[in-house]
Amino acid sequence: MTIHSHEVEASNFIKNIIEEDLKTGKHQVIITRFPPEPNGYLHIGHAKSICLNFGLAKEFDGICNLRFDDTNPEKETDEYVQSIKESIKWLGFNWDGEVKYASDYFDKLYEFAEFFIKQSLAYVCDLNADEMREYRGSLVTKGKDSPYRKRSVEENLNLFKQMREGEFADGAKTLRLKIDMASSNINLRDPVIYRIKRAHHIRTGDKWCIYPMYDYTHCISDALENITHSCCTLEFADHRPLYDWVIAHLVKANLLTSHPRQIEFSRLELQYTITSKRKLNQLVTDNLVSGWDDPRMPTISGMRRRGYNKEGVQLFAKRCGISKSPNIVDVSLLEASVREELENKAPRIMAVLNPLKVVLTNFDEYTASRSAGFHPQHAQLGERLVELTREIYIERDDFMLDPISGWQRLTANSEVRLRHSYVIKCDELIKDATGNIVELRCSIDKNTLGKNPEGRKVKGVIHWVSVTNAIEAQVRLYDRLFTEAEPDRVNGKDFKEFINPHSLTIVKGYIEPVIISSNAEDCYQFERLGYFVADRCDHDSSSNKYVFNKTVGLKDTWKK
RNA sequence: AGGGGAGUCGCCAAGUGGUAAGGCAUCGGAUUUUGAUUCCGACAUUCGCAGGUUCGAUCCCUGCCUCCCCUGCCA
Repeated sequence: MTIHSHEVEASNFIKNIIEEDLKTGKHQVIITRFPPEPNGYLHIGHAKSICLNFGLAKEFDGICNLRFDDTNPEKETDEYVQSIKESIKWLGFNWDGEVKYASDYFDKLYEFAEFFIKQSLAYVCDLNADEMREYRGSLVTKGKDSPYRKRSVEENLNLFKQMREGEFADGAKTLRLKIDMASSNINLRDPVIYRIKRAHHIRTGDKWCIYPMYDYTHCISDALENITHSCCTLEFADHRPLYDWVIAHLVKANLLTSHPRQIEFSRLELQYTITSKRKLNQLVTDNLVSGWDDPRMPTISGMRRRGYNKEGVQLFAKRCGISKSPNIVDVSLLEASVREELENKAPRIMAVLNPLKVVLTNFDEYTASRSAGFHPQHAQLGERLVELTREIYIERDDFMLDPISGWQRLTANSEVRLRHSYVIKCDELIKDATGNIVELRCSIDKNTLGKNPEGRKVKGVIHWVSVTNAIEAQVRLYDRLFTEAEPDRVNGKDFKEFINPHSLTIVKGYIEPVIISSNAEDCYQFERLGYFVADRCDHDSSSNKYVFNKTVGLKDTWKK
């Protein structure tokens, strides 16, 4: 947890509302909720919402529920329920009491539907989908009343009962609220609140063949849970009048005691990625990624596998803020947050991903090795011996035959510091038949272990690894999944056209032997390369399987 | 065109009748056996545009412009 004193947490309009409600005594305690539909994995946008809802409860000493909005059995699975729970817990939040499900309220919802029928505020409609669309009107034209709108209470009660009992085919009838077909708000043009759908439900099995719709279910579920502040994204603002309409009638009839307040905020958009469950699902089903937890996915499980830690994701959410304005956040904000939370925790070790062999020609039995700290600022992370051997690998990128100006790494006849070891000088280049440099012959300045050379300054420091004792590992280098900052907003093109062909590169890496005892999800900084994490699924040091994912590179301010 | 929402630095985002917080990014400079970190410093005479009210407006009023969402028996 990094809370910088200079980084004042911005207030936001939702907090202002809550503070006011607490101050005026409208509420003694606030209750929020995170209400996912279990039809996919949670992504970065949900992470923002989770941090908001659970964060609000934490900050104001309130309560936050987890409630699955499971009203559409055709799309919902238990796999998704499990993954969602796991993602929330991993992010560091705990819901209050038992997990709730909208389906817990199906009986109540049915009862209330009968109430609306009895009030003559709901009716069974026989219009099919096409007809209903036609009767609904358009954005600019009013709708017209359904011919079934005037059915008697008795008939409606009976028909609704028969709907529940399976007397009618799927889609043959719906139960609709009787509001206003002429409303300029289409959500108020007699919205359907129950449809017939013979689908197996993850919780209620085959008990029901009619299922309530979101608009009807969500507000009632909120009220039943005494939610005080129901935060959702902007596209639901148009639904608020319906939310309030349903609740107000039920409260007036004493069937409900609380009237939650729906508050909308803008959803998070992140550059070079997509946050649409439907589209993410497409990437998975089309095998364009390895799964929902592919490290390139903006899903919580993907970010976790990528090595993003929960503190980093939380910091990111905090820095994004909450507002109602459209926003497309820079990836640099996410990456900076993740780096910042890894900086003080990740042990530093050395790894070479693109090796160039170096032979230390004057290496002998008196050549010493040093013990090096795992972190330059935090000695408590411990240290290990970094053993120098006659043959080492350095990064190919750290040698340049014709160095560009400002180059401070290795070049012919120049010196460089081997991190945690001696200063070496490149004396000779070995080339293969085609002229490629395949090896460097260097000499050690034996008077430079743990001290600066005398009479000159060697600025460059490069990382290296021993040829004889480095451990080979598979290293997966990740880049952004899309080549386009807004892949789903390019005129008439499918977002899949912009998948970055280089978003995954797999290389063989040579890493310090300390990783033989590493566990899955251990994070390291490979010095000068970036942060890496032992893959959650494939890394298994007990069977000598070393697999690391690149989490994020180090900041690189060197301008070439 | 009807309804809803939004326009404050490259990206987020506070503020609100009294003269523009903060973060990310960027650019300088110091320290550094990671060109990392850390540390200092710079970075909106201006708040979509045009009028008006006012001693004074990003904030109030009027008009305009731009963007997003809404016509599932999805959520």
